[in-house]
Amino acid sequence: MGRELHRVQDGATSLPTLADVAAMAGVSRQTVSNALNNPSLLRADTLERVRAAIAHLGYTPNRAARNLRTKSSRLIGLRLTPFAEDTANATIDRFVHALVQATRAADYHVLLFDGNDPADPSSGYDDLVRSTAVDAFVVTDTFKGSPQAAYLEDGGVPFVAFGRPWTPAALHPWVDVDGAAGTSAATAHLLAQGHTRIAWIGWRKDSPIGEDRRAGWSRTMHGHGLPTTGLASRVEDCVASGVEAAGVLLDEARPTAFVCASDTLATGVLHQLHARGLRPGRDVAVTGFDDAPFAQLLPGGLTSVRQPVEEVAVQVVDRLGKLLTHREVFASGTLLEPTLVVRGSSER
Amino acid sequence: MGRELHRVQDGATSLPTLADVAAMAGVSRQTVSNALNNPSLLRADTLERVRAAIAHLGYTPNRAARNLRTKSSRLIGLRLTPFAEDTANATIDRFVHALVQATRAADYHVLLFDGNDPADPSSGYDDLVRSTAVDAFVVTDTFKGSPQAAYLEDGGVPFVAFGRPWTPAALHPWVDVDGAAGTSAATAHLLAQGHTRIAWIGWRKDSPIGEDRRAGWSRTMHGHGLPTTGLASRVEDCVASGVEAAGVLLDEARPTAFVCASDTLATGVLHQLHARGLRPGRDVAVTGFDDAPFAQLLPGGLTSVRQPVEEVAVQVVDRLGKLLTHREVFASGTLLEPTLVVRGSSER
DNA sequence: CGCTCGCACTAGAACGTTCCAACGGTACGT
DNA sequence: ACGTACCGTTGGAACGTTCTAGTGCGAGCG
Repeated sequence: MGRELHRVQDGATSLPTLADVAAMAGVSRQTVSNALNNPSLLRADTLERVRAAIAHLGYTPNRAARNLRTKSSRLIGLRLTPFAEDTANATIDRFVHALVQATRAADYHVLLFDGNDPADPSSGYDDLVRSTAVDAFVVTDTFKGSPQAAYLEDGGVPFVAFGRPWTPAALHPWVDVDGAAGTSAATAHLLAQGHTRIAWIGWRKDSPIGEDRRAGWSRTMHGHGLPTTGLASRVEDCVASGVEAAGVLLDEARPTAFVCASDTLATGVLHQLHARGLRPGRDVAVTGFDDAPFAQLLPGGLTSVRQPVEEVAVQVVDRLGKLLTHREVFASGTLLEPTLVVRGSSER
Repeated sequence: MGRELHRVQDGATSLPTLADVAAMAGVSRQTVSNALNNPSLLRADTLERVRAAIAHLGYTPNRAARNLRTKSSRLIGLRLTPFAEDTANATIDRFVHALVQATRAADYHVLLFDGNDPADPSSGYDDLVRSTAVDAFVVTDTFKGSPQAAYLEDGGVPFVAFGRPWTPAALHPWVDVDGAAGTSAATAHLLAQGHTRIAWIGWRKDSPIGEDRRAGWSRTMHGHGLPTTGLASRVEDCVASGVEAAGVLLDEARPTAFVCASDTLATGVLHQLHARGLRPGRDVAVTGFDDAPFAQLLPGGLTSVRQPVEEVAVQVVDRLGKLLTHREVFASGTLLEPTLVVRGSSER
């Protein structure tokens, strides 16, 4: 009832408009508009009448018209890069799901666009915002020197970053996860298990995220009076690199545990252990980062640092809302704590 | 150059409109509109002049206004259910990435919305289409009796399904992957490896997708004159079920190989083998379905059937385009072939 | 009583685009 | 020479909403 489409004479279907509702309720269009957007302005009986008409006609406001008039689309843009097959990184996918959930509560929707051309950071962003297709962006790839962030800041485009601004002069809101705290928790966990020679396998030095995560390990080691010299390796983020780095470290430094900057690298370590007949957890402990789905699916399981992406998404949307309503650009950030999920790869 | 925003007197920024371009080029608004949408209507020199003005002003058409006038948004809606942690299923995520790529070429964008309330199939869909927020939908979850598909068909909402219509009377375009062909290939591969006692672990009988995949296995077994009695198990799609089913089958039917309806179930089998000290590939072969990222990350690797989601996305968008331009609703479908990715879990 | 104030509501304009009907001009056929 | 057709272009209307400036009316106050 009331959900039927309004039929016009030639059999084609068309949707009811504000004017239709207004006519039925015996009020002006503006009053109907107010009933939807500022109900408190109406007298109780009028509101009731308008609402009855809306329900009876099955009226839904036309987004295009509303967008045109208000110059906003209630759409948040997110650039999605092609699926990375060879890494275990599912964080972006978890984040997409979480963002969809979080935006719903704020009556926003997520618009995905293509990030195929990393050479041109403005590609995609520019057209979308200039055509009023989206109100703002969520930027997730601030790590690679973040050309997007700088570009968007220059253009005055509203956005919130998932990831800290690693350039000093950046002035935008951001939400991030404390990677150092995560690796620190992993290291402390291994220390509690009795390990003292704990190695690090991370990314190359030009990755600020990698250096952050590394800092958690080294800080905690030093905090316990343990040396880190010769126990660290910095490689590409792929399984093969993890295998190789683990091999070198096992031969030269004889660690009894590995803290890794990613699940992908941790997977490489597990492969190396497998090849040498060493048992994960019992002989050598391993921890990863990101808690990819397969971390819990591996036989025994992989201990990993889990990012609270749901909370990140909620915070991002919250900041986005403030940014878009108050029009204040305040460059504050929030740092969230990850949690360590302990599984078989780090317990005897 | 030409990418600056047009500044108005009070310092606020506003974007150039068709009228601005028309004034600069010395033509009417309609001519500028034609220059963008029907360039062939213009004389060469006029077109040149208009294009120069567009470039100089950095003009981008306003989507909201265009959407309002044309009653279309060039947005495709996709309902995204919450992230499933405990299964290995990354197919939906791969598909999202692929769809973003595919829609780009057709100048569409993907709008994600929430699928939190499975009880009400119309939840979300209805508002989006009635408010002209999206032109059409891609429906991915046709498997559970697909209430969405029926609802959308009744409402005359354009959509294309990723997945066959399992109800006989369905009349909508669809694209799907031939699951039976995939399990058939897996079974044939195991037969070629010398296995004859090949077990099946699949889903409960009420899943048409599961029955389809199962048919590929049984068809191929029978085609080689091999019995299937006692070699099949139907369980929930989770790791624990896979472990249990593999245990029961190993005890009672003594298979030397397992074909599974999902990577999740295959993972369960691997766990069972691990617990019994049996080596995947050498002692007992295992194949999965969906080629989740961890299939290639596992030590040795998991042989799996890979769905060509990129091709699915392209086909879906193609059909969507036809549906939206020609307005013809022809209920034809396309069945694509999956490929078997052979890894260590099925080779000695 | 007259004035102001606030309440509930209204009429018209505006947002920026595309659709529609029509324009003047040239080329063609009869 | 005249009607017809087409080409390139134009001005005005329309899409459905919200913004702006107001209207009528009753209450409060000197």
